[in-house]
Amino acid sequence: MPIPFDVLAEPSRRKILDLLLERPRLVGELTEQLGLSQPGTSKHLRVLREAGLVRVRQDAQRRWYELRPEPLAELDAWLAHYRHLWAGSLDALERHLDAMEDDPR
Amino acid sequence: MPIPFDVLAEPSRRKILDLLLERPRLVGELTEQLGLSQPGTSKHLRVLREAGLVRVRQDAQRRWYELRPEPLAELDAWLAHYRHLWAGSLDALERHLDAMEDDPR
DNA sequence: CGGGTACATTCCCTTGCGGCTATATAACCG
DNA sequence: CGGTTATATAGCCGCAAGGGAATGTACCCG
Repeated sequence: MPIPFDVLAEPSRRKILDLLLERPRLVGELTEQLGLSQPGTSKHLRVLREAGLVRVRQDAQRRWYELRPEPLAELDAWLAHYRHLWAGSLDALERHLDAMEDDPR
Repeated sequence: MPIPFDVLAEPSRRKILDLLLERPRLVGELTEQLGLSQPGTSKHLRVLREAGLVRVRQDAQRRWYELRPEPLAELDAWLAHYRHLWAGSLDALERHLDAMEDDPR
């Protein structure tokens, strides 16, 4: 699963993630918060689903959307290559933690 | 300066950042590596410049492009809000480090 | 089974972006 | 100064993506 940069490039989709960070939400709730049409919201949710950033739990006619952080973890891993450029004095610690990730025990 | 998600959404631009991670480069060099036209490369470089992700050092007719990691650091800060979702056992350590960032001494 | 609710899908329109070609700009060299 | 090198800008085209209205689908309730 590639890092979904293009999916995150959309402000409404990032706002959805921010809202789901607090708690799972229904589509209607998200629609209201976003100020979009319901179909518009559903479309974004589909993109987020296909990128693995959210998952759905069905409850009768309702759909609870919740966060799936895995793709964000991959983004984090990508960022790690650059992190030494600004992390400064924490470098050594971070290299140690990165090594642990590769070979945890 | 907002986080340049849309700028990073473009594969060629991410490749430019990857190339600049090794060392500063000339436009011609980047053009060759990307397999784009020279104007195409310049256009991407302009976008990266305006997003603060690269800076230019002029040397006669040549322009050395180099990385400016600040916007990536902001992206890292955004990601931090989500990091506890996958970091698991390292939570406590990270919260400690985050606190240090806010109030280093 | 009929109507209502909650959401997804389809269709259409418009805009923005990435790509290229052609051209401008600027600096070096002989 | 004239030509060449290195890069930027302008102009144009095609496509994909976001937005809304209309419609489809699935489930509940009486």
